[in-house]
This record gives sequence, structure tokens and C-alpha cells, in this order.
Amino acid sequence: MPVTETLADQAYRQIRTAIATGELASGEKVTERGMAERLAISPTPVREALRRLELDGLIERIGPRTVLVAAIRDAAIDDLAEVEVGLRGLVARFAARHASADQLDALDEILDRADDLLILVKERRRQGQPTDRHLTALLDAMQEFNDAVNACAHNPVLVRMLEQSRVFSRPRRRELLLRRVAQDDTFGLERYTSHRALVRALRAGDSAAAERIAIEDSQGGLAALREGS
Amino acid sequence: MPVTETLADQAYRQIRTAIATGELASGEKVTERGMAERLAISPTPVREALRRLELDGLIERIGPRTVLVAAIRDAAIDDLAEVEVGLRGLVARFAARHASADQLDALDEILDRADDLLILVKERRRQGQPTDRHLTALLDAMQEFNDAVNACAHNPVLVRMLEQSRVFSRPRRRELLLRRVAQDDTFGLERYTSHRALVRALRAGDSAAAERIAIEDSQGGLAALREGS
DNA sequence: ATGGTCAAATTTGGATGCAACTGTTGACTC
DNA sequence: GAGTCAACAGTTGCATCCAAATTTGACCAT
Repeated sequence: MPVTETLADQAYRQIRTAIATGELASGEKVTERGMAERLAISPTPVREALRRLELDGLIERIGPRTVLVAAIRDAAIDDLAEVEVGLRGLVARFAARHASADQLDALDEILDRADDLLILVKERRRQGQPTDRHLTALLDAMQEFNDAVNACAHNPVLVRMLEQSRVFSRPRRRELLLRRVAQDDTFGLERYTSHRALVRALRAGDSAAAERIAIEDSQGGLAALREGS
Repeated sequence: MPVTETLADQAYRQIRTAIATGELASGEKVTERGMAERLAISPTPVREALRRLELDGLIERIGPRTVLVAAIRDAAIDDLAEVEVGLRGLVARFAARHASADQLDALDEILDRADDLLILVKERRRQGQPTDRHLTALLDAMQEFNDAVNACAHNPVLVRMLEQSRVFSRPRRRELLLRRVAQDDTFGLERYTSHRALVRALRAGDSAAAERIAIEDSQGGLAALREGS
């Protein structure tokens, strides 16, 4: 992660969230100048952002001079989710082969922290105290775990593909996850057991098992998320 | 495919092939200005090209102001090949679900043409006539088949990922394939039988079978290619 | 000789301007 | 009234320019 975020990066994220939230409607046409004025920057970084969004499939070039927000059907989102599952399996397979001892220890450390947080959340919930703050910390830890697994794969291109497959669903997924965890005590716990199992498979260098666990975990997570919506 | 290729596109392709051919050595540092002067264009399109190459993993940012050609170890190329196999399986899975009748007919039509070409090549070879021209036509047909299958998947993002996984190996792969086919009569034939089987699975809408066939075919093709090198 | 510090030169990110091309609208003809 | 062509507005692509930040090299002190 670059410490200094360029204007192009900001424009990329802002336009992406604008599309995700529906602020920019599907089919609406997007111009460099218009976006530049809206974001109060020059067209140069906007062009770069639009190029990246185009590669992500979030905007489409209908003609050489007309760019518009891609019409993302729900079916396409489901398709990308399926791609994500497959990629996660691949990542796990690579991680089983390439993870270093330090990285594996870091994974366990993250899960330890997550366990502590989970216990804390349950405690506070029993006492009727607010848990929002700790729940977000828990989600952050899960995110951190995912990133750490990705790092274990030692395959930047693959990790980038995984990120790309999540571009569509990420914004609303975190929100769903937060609500789901807040409702259901056992939701997070179930997932952690599979996380532990994944780390064990990684330690054993068992790429087939790691792939299987990662795929099942991803599928299960997506299914549970879909139920909750 | 844009009818008019922008300077940025040209710069992207030129730099990419320069890296592939070793003209730009691994670890060599790349600057916008230097590349711009070398290609006789302004730095603006070069910047865009470097951004895309960075996303492809062909160049690396070592610092905020230092960009150099990524050191691609053979292991990394093998890793990407493995990713490619997985992605091909995913593409086949999607194609089985989303392919239209017209697209399926087009697939068979391409294979028919390829069969004719293969017969022609064998004929000419028996008579001691040169086959280069027809062999390249055969490879073009195989490429066309691949593209057509990708189109069947109706998942542009996934197809882009597949393309990305091939960035490293594509230049030398075609050359290897050409040599291999020229040597071995049965090489192409074996692959076509699996291609026919793939189309059958796609017609049946059997996504599991399609995925399996595509994976086995990719693995087999890569293995055979590796032998030949 | 080695390590740290400082300054100059190089480099990138961003802004602005211009030319070429495209999409559109309106008028004119059949 | 429908189709076609031309003019116009708008947009993109590229070049040039500028400022901020970083890399690099030299110089000094230890």
C-alpha cells in the first residue's frame, strides 16, 4: 500500500464507490471532464482511474467517444463470486507451497487475536454492552487474515485477480457481514474453525487440502451471506 | 478491439514485447522519459502503458520513484501457467452454462476447418511439400477456438484474467507450439479430440464435465509443450 | 574506511492547451 | 415524410509545462 495516495488512486476509489452505491446509475455516461469537475481535479488522473475501472469491467466503452457505467446484472455479480471462490482455492494451493514459517506464525497470531475479540464480544453482548466497535475490529482481523493468506501465495498477479473479482461485491459485503455477525453468535465461530483448519493444511504443505478448505469456506461464507440478505 | 490503436496501446505492446524478448533485461530500470524518448512519443501515453504493465506484473515499483522490469523467475512462470489452467476450467464451466446455440455451432465450424487443415497438412507432408503456411493457419484456428470458447463464457472480467495469466508465456508459447506440431503428426490430433469432447460437454450444459475436460486439456497441452522445449 | 547528512539532479504526478475525431442535430433534398 | 449530408458542439488523446518529492552522489565527520 502506497503511503501517499495519488489523485488517480483517490479518483479510482471514489468513482468505484459511486458506482457501487448507485450514485452513478448503470448506463449513465461518464466523461473525463465531467468527472474531473465533479471531483475538483484535472482530467489527467481521472483518465487513469477510468482506464483501471474499464479493466475491472465497471465501465464500458460503447464507442471511441462514449464511456458509460457498465450494466452489472445480479447474475454477473454471482458469476464473479463464483470466480472468487475458484481463485481463493488457487491462492490456498499456492500458499501451501510457498508460505514461510514466519507467515504461518503470523496467521495463527491473527486468529488468536480474533478469538480474543470474539470472546470479548460475547462477553459484552451478555452484559448488554454495545459491541459495534469490537465487531468492526473483528472484521478487520478477518480482512487481515485474508490479506496474510494472499501474501503467503507469493503470487501478486493471482492476488490482483482475486481483488478484481471482489470489486463488485466488496462494498455491500462488509455491511452484510457486519449485520450477520451482530445477529448470530455462532456465525463467526464456525468460520474460525475452518480458518484454523486452513492454517493446519498450509503448515502441512498439503495444497490439495488447503484448496478444498478454502473453496468450501468461501462457498459457505457466500451462502451464509446470501441467506442473511 | 479498438479500430484505432492509441499511442498508449502501442507503447504497451512494444514495451511488453521488449521485455519478453529480453531487449529490456530483468531488473533494468525503466523511466517514463526514457521510454518516451525511445519510442519517440510524449511521456503521457508511456505512463498509461507502464500502469498497465504494472498491473500485469511485468514491471515493479521498488520505490515511489523507481520502476524496473520485474524479475520473472521460471518458477513464477510455472505458477502463472497453473493459474491459467484453473482459469480455463472456470471459463469452461461458465461457457457450459451461458453459451448460445449460435456460439456452439461456431465452435464446431472452427473445428471442422481445423480438421480440414490438419488433413491438408498431413497430405502435403506425405508429398514432401512445405507445410509452414498451413501450420500457422492451423494455429490461428486453435487460437480462434480458444477465443470463441472465452466468448461463450460471457464473463469479460474472467476472460481478462485468463489473458493476464498468459502475458508471460504467450510470446514463446506460440513458437514452441509451431515447432511441436511440425514434428509430431499426432500432436494436433489428440488435442482436437479433447476439443470435440469439450464442445459436446458445452452442448450438454454439463459444466462439471466441461471444467474437467478443459483442465485436463490445458495441463496436457502445457506438459507436452514443456517436453518439446 | 564507514556512516551520516545535505544538496543537486532526476523523476513522477498533475495541470493546461490544442488538434483530431466523433456523435448529434438540424437543414435540405428527393 | 423519410433519408442524407453537413455543420457544430463535445470529447478524447497527446504534448508541454510546472511543482513536489525522491534518488543519488558527494562531502564531511567520526
